[in-house]
Amino acid sequence: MEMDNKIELSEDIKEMARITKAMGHPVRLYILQKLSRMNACCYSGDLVDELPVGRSTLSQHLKELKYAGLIQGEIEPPYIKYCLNRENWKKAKEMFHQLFNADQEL
Amino acid sequence: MEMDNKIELSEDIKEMARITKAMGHPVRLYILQKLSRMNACCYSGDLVDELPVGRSTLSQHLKELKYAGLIQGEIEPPYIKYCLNRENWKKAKEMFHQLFNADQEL
DNA sequence: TTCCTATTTCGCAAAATAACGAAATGATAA
DNA sequence: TTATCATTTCGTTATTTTGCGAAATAGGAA
Repeated sequence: MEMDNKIELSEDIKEMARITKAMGHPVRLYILQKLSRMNACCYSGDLVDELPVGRSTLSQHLKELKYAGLIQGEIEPPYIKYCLNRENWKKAKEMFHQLFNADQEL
Repeated sequence: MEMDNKIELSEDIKEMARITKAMGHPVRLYILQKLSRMNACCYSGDLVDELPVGRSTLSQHLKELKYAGLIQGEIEPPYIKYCLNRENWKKAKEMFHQLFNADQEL
């Protein structure tokens, strides 16, 4: 016994897990939801006014979303304008679509 | 200054974050992916053979998915058969659909 | 230059997560 | 009863995450 059928988890699934993990926090989800509505963008200052976290905490969350590729920031002194990274957003959308519709594919 | 426009994050978004968080790990995503294909169910023993984690670790992951409502286990001595919780899976699917298609709604 | 203003980085503490092996559980088989 | 089998829970450790306030940064205005 103790056969080695162990697999290495694929890069695809690791990548999706990274993205999903980045989405798995109420504050970050709120930001993504807000940005995905229309082609809205927003400033850190707007978000810190409405969200129940401090500036530095919010900055961390934005950093994580940026690192995961879900958003991007354009410097627009003295602000930074954050928008969805539409390309990666579309990729994420497709990943989730595949996951949730796997039972309907032949 | 220092207006109190702070919102409380909605239960909806917190709930979605809980679910998303539960999905945000490669092992858990692998399990969900596997279960969502066809009406497949599986046993902890099958999974531990293929996944690069120990039995107790796998058990924890299954517990988390169960707690998040994404899977359910039926006792089938001496095994436990794990299947998707189709009802909640559908809810999750709709949540993600809304998030990713928010820009296309009127 | 010096002074704002928006935002990020740093340094820290508390809490949560991930992983393991050993021990416990619960059900069946001998 | 005792043994066996699949699985979970316990106890522990290492790491990551979340959050904050203070300090640093970078750009424009005075």
